[in-house]
Amino acid sequence: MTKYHHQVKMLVAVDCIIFGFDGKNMKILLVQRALQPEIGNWSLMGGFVQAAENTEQAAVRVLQKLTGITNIYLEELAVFSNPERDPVERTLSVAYFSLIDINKYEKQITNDFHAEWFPLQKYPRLIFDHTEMVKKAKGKLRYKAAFHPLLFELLPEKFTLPQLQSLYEEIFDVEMDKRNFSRKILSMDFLIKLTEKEKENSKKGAYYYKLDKKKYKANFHSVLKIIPNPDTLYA
Amino acid sequence: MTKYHHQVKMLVAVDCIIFGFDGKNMKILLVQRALQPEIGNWSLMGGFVQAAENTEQAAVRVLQKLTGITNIYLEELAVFSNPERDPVERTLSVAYFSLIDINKYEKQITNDFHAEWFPLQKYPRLIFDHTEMVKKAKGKLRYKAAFHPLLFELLPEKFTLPQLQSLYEEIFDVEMDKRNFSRKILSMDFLIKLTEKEKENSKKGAYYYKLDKKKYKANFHSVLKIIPNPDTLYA
DNA sequence: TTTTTTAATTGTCAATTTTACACTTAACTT
DNA sequence: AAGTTAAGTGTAAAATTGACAATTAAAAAA
Repeated sequence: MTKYHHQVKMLVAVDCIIFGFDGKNMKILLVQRALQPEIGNWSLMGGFVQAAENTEQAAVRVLQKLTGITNIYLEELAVFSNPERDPVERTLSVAYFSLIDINKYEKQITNDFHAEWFPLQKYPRLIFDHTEMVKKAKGKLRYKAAFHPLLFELLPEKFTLPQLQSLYEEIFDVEMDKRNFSRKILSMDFLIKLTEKEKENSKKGAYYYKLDKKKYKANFHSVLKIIPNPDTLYA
Repeated sequence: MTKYHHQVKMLVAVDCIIFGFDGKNMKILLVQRALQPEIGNWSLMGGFVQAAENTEQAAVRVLQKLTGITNIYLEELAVFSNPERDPVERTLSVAYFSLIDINKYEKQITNDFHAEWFPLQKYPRLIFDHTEMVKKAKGKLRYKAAFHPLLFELLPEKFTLPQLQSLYEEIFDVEMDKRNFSRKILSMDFLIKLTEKEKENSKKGAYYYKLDKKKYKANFHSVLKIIPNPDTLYA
């Protein structure tokens, strides 16, 4: 069959913005680039798309290789395709944003990549257009989290309402009333209260909750106004 | 500088899902493919990304060539990258969805492309994975239009509230109360009531409105619950 | 053992938003 | 002049949201 002639061919890469939450601050996982140019500089974790895979499969592969985690929450963010974005060769990159439970991250696996968690508030200069990717991912995370319960992906299996609230407060940079917060969250009706308590952070201890996975998945797309005035969010 | 070796290079295309509204029904603009394979079959309008442009610029160019319109509402939808999606050569496609005022569309320009508007409810088999693209675009349109005032992009400069309401009812397949609808829409505070009336559809005539462009752009990202129960929406 | 300290838990009322619902009006047609 | 058609408009009940503070559990200190 005739090929398409005289058209530009490009390398296609994926880059992953990996968010984590350490209980206090939002983090992103960065790696030190292993190849020229910009070798040794901080970068998003990425890789080239191979012959037998699509971009999402490539992102899953790359994430698994870096973090040791399968079943990562993963969402396509955007395509970055400026002709000059990679000085070596024309390379289109599909950026994915992913949320992981920072505790599941296995450091030993990643030593190969010189990976490190940085505060989302303060991270180093990144190669190419990766800073732009991070900014866009941050915007999308805020937007989506304002309506959909995806932040659970950042927490361990068992978590407390105060922990969850801290996460929302960190991401949206607001203080929330805990009575209203718990009412709103519990009205979603997919949290299961456990009998066990978390005792690290208070004398009284806070009850652990876990997700009712079935209900969580079933209602994931339902729209809940978790954050009061989301006017200033990215769309 | 050393090149990246042994990596797959691909063609990169853009495909545009072009939505229009004829006052009654949602339409998509399709073209008859001009090259092999699948020559003559219905397809989204698309084209290959050129050396000096990024994917968005390619989409703008393609849309301009087909419709004669510049300044089209355009949004990245998703990447389609299955290895076998184009049988000729590995081709990644970035799908964009675009909203146009169907009246601005200049048919003569497009005769070259054998373009035709089809009802979104009933359109022909499309090449490759284009049907999947349309479905995804439809989902995203519904999702976004439930919160943001983007449907104005489908209407002419002057439009009436009943026309606008018909559009919402068509897209969400619901009937809405006109009192509640106009209250909600006018509370957005970026419609300007004109003195002129539209008299085609009723004896009394309906007042035309136009957008206050400044306020419209300023508040575009603000979140307004236009549709009651958007639970069943795609996210 | 008692008191103190700390953070978790829980409820109510006011304000706002949303929903349900029906009559009047303008202008053309008969 | 009467009839027809769709546009335009208001109000009350219900649901949701936002503001606000006292009580409780459990460890630590006295």
